[in-house]
Amino acid sequence: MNIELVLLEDVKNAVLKLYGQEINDNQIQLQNTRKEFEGDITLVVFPFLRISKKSPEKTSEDIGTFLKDTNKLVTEFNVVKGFLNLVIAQEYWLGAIESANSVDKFGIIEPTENSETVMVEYSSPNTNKPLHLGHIRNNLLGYSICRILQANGYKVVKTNIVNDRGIHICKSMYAWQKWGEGRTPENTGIKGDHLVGEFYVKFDQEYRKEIEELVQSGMEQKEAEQKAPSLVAARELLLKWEAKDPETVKLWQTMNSWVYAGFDVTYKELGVDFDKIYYESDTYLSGKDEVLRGLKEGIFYQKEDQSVWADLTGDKLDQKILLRSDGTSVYMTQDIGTAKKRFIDYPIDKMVYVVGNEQNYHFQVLSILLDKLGFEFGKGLYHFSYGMVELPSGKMKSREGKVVDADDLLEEMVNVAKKMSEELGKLGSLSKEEATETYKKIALAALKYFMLKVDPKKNMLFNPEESIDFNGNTGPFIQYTYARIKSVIRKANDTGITIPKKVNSGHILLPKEKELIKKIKLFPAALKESADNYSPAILANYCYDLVKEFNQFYHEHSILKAETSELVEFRLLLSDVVAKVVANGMELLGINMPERM
RNA sequence: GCCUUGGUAGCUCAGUUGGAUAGAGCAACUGCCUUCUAAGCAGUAGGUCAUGCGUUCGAGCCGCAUCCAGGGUACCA
Repeated sequence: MNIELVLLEDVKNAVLKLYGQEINDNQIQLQNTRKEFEGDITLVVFPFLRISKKSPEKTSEDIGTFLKDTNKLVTEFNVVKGFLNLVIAQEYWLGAIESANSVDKFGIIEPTENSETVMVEYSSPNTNKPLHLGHIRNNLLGYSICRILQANGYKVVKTNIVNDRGIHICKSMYAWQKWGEGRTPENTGIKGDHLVGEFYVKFDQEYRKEIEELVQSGMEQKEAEQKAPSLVAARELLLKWEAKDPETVKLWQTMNSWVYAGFDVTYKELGVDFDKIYYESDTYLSGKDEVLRGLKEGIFYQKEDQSVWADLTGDKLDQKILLRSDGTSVYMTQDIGTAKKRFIDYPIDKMVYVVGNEQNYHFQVLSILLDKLGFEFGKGLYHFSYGMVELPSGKMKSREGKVVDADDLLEEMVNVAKKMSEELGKLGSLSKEEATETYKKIALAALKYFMLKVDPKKNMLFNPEESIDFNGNTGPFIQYTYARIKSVIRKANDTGITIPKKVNSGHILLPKEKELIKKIKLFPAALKESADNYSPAILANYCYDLVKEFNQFYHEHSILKAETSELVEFRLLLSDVVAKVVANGMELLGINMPERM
């Protein structure tokens, strides 16, 4: 039973009986009473003044009296201006904590046979460079939104589209052919994705040099950009690849396999995974077919140079290229093919793309194109658009090597976590392996929470000079509180105290205890809101809020040394529920909780 | 130019469908480890919620205008 729902009906009744008018749910505003006032739940009565034709105070008084008379859970009320503060009976709060404790995963809804299927695409790397901080944000957001959707009862298919073909990988391939000198991950010891990335950077350096030279010899900048030998060579490779030239395909396979091996390591470290991986090389031809079908059906048009276009001016957008003049496909072409294949492979009710906001326009166009091509799912695509990770110097650029590398950062975080743990000297009782495991958990929590606590749609700043915090509103702080609760429970068990299933109905709640119960009760709502808004940040900040509240409680009142054994048991129960809720919440963010730290 | 997203404390960020005196953390300063884990707690200081007008009983939140910043804008992905 939820008190808000009951009160909702009661208030409707009250207004009907007192003033003879029916009102809608959305006119009723119930909120938690602010701490400085007495009461638990507050009804805002301003919206009823028009109906009551009385002063705010008088209206509040009327409704308050009515509620107190009809609902035995409403024990007292007081009025401050147009705010009606209701005091809810103790037994209600005691029941709430008991029921939160009685279920295994409080607030989490397991998917069933009939649940809707959501496919979430995230990560979507290019195979020409290693992952950087921007990709980390994508992966963490993608993974956790999958978990959050699942916890809200959706069937989720985690998917990844690997952009394994295209001009970008041809650039790395060309650079390797030209300057690679037969270097491989094996003979250099360099992680595969990093090695390939080096050639991508090399390409860009040489390409820029060539442009400069051409411009100095009198060519226009634009023309030079198109005619620089390196780019021409990369284009040729792309044509050869699309023509299935054996040598080119072989090189492509080899270099991609290096990258995949590297990505696997990074994904594993990050703790993300996928149910189904799509490769653009498998889907782009189908996309091309769709575009050609569209051309034949007159949905698209062809220019004299043979390039194929969509005219979207009717949708208040622009002209969009779908096939280059040399017949090769572009990003959009591939996405059409991939989308089609996915809807054949799975019974998808909702398709979510986790992709940066720089591609907002792309997804707007994709949606319209699919719709024009007659795919009914086109209009329903959802672009989960998130902001950039910026450095103090501005945007990250892989080509210029101006990035925070994912692997480097992870390693650095583990080192810092290790150093801090050793300084604090708390992991002495653990074996070396267990301690290392714990450093990793802490480091990952710091990184993940740092990325996820920020509203996804906003750009965020990362300053490499200042390493990510382990104190304050951070993952490790939340882990720490959890570990402390676990420690208390261990101590209790050692002395033979166990956590009860039921609470003593005569227990009188302290203000802090009640505050904790109220916060715990908010978990299901936070979880739902997190899913509805595609924002792990809501869940992250909820976890912090709850843990912060617990810490205050912990410092004001002892648990094991409480006055009576009943009180000890009650507080143990309360602490245990906090730990469980926080662990469940953090798990949905992909953050694991250590038993000790 | 057009489209789009943002602007909250020195810094990084929260801020429930519009609701009571706008909140955390970091940095600074002050206390608290003989007491269940001090990665903590309590406190001090720090705000024209970019600016102006409007809607409303009530605006950080809604509308309009302006300023600033990011992103996109026909053969990169």
